[in-house]
Amino acid sequence: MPASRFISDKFFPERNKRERRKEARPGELLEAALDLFVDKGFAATRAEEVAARAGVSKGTLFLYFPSKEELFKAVVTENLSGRFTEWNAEFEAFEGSTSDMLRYCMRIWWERVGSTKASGLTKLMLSEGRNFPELAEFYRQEVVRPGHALLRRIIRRGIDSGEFAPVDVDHAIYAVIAPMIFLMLWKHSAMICVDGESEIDPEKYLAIQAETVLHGLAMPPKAGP
Amino acid sequence: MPASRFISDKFFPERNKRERRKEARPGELLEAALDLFVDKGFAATRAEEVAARAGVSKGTLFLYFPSKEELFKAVVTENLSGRFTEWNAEFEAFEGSTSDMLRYCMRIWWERVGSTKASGLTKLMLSEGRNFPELAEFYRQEVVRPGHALLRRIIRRGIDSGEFAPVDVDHAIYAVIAPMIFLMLWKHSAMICVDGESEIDPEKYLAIQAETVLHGLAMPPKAGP
Amino acid sequence: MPASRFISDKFFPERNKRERRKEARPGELLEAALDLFVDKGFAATRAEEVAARAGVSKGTLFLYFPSKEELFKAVVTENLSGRFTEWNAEFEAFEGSTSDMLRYCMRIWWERVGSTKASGLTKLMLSEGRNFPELAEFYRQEVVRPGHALLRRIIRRGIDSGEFAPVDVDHAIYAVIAPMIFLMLWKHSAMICVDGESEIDPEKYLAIQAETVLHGLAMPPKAGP
Amino acid sequence: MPASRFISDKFFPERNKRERRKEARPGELLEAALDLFVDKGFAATRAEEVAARAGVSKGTLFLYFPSKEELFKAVVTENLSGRFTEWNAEFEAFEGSTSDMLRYCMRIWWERVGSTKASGLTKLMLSEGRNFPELAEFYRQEVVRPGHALLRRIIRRGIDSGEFAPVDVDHAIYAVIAPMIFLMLWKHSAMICVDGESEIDPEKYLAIQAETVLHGLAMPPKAGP
DNA sequence: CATGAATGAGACTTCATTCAT
DNA sequence: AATGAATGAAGTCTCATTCAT
Repeated sequence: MPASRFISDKFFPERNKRERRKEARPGELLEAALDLFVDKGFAATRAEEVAARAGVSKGTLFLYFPSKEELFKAVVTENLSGRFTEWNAEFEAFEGSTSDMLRYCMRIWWERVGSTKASGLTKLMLSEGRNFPELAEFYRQEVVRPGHALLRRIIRRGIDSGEFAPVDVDHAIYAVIAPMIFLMLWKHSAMICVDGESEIDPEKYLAIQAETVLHGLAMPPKAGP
Repeated sequence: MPASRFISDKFFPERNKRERRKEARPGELLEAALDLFVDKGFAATRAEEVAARAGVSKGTLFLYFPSKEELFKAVVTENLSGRFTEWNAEFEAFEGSTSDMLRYCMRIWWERVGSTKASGLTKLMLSEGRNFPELAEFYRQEVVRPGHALLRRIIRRGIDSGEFAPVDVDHAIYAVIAPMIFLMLWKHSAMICVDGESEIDPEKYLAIQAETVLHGLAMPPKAGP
Repeated sequence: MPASRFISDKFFPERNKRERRKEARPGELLEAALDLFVDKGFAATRAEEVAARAGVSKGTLFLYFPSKEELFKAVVTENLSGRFTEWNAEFEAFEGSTSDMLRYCMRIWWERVGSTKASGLTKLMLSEGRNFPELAEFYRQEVVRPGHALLRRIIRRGIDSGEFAPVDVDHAIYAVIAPMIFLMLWKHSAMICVDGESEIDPEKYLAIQAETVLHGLAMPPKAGP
Repeated sequence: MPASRFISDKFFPERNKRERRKEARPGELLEAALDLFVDKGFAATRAEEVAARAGVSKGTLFLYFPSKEELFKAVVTENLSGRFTEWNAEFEAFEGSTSDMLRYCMRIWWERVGSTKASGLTKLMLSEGRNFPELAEFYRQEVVRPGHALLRRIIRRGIDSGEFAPVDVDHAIYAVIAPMIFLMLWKHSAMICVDGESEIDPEKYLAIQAETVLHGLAMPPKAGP
């Protein structure tokens, strides 16, 4: 990069606006799309609105993403599926009891997904999956399946180490997932809350649920869900 | 039923059939609407399809319900809000411990709502509520508020009787609701389930969750939601 | 049909307008579509324009024909493919020399197709076929193939009866078709004509071409177009 | 070519390559445009595709040709109208009978135009002319008019020399043109051909048609077009 | 000169709702 | 009361053309 670049940057700070924008566009569009998809759902989000929020015209959106469906897939990849490699590695490297691992898992999930806009994507797929089979299939492959696989490995680790009872692994997965899904809905649906009812403290809620699940998974007596 | 009805039955059986159908119309439409709303969501359900399933023409639907939104409200009233008077009475008359009352409450909810198509309406509102504010408000007033009120009275009964610890009532409500909501989603979303994973047994799942909640509400030590 | 119908027809002649229109609609739309397709081509004809010319709105067109392509197919069926059964029967029943049959065939083709708007459909497919493969395939199946089959049978009849030389039948078909295609283009393309050049007399032109072809098909000396 | 060119060739070979490409640009674009126009038609050919095939960017295309229409005109000039001066000269210098001249004319047309991509332009104008009146007018002026003029002079030469009967010259022109147009359509439309029908031999077809036309033009009895 | 990001008019199609019959 | 033909706003996507870099 020549020095002249910096010079012109100084005197004509707008000079590379277009150039910079070009690289930033997909990201800006993905963020706008995430916001709107989460807010209004897939079908109810108009392509033009996404473009407008990203500060571009209708046409520009289709310059980067060939269709609304592909835009959605890109949003999912960007915000959810792209992270599984990182998480898998993290849990591969985890040292400590599987109970701690599960507690950590649920806490970290809330931190990195549940509490963010990304969790709205899951709510969206729960709602509209049936109307957009291709998106549903994509989401299942890219998010649900890896997620379940990760949890399954954790549960199995606990069983193999003798820490957990030899429960039905799939049932255990649902027991872990259920409170997470509830939290997402609670976060993304004004529906559940009424009037001036007091708020949920998600971290605390999850912590309690974690203990409940672990109680059900505990070795000695009888096994849970 | 007036005597004239029987007379017409005898002498004008043809005329009467029509009459009966006429009176049955709204009910048939409501049932068709419930099916389709639950299956495809509110926005994605086409008015014509509802009419077709009820065996009438598009125009007839709008003869009985002035708009798709009013149709939806009628479906909600018919299937959910209309039942609260009955439930309130039932719990008013309940004799026994509040723990049993809560267990009974969750079990009976599954029997009468959770396991039926009606539960799809809740899922629907969770998903599409934001796009149809008027429907959301209606649902909140007609279903969420009475439901929360009922639960609140149960929890308070337990606290007042010294059976439950003096917990935050609203938090306790969420603890009860959460597994119900999860079950509804599990029932109405292919999304959550993957491949050949084993099924959940809803009754068992609810029973376990009930015990967990009751454990959290128990008197002695200290309680969390 | 009750007498009251006629009475109301007298006093309220507009009464059955809607009813009558309902039955006439498809036909009116097909005619409007034929006009516009022939005039502007398939791609350049806007659905709304077809509707407007038929005196209805955009939506109404799609009430009768699910897509622009299906509309086009219906136009082809109505104006071309539907007629082959009639023509086949006519030639089955033809008595006389095959030479006369061929002369008659070309003359009748001009009368019933070539000189009508329907011939514009052929011109259209020649132009746009490549851009709309499904339409092209449909047209080939429904028009080109039956047309060639009919001609092939005529030529073969002549050969079998010893009236024609045993020429290559397919070549002969092209020799018959060529002037017809030229006439269609001449009719539908302002392109070919220039300034004040005198007009072609299609009937005469075809008659001469028919003799030329028959000369080429004649038995004795050497054969083939 | 100025001497400076050679100097730059030696000392700035890099710079020169660019220069050469620069000069070649329009030609490359015209060739790409010819290919695509002939293949897909005028309306269906996208400007970006032309640019891509020529190895330049969309912007560059509009640098050389102010619009798609102007590009098309340039293609026509390059491939058709530009050649008439050469042809006129050739026929001016022709020595021999007018019959031979006409035979030669049709043969040479096939060699130099009919069998090349350029003939696709005629088919294109026949098809899309009506949708692009300015192009149609241009084509008429630049191609049709000179072409007809050339043929008219040939026919007239034959009549003046007593070789041909005093037929209607314009009719005679159509008789000559018709088989040429048919051949172009046959070459550029999959439409006309069906299944495995045997091919046409264009040279032979034209030769036969030439004799037919000449027969019609012959002096003695009475003539038709 | 060359690029390619950006635009926006315009095309097809859907569907809640109206209304003449 | 019942019908179903008709409407038209709205949504997705395309592509010739422009212009900052």
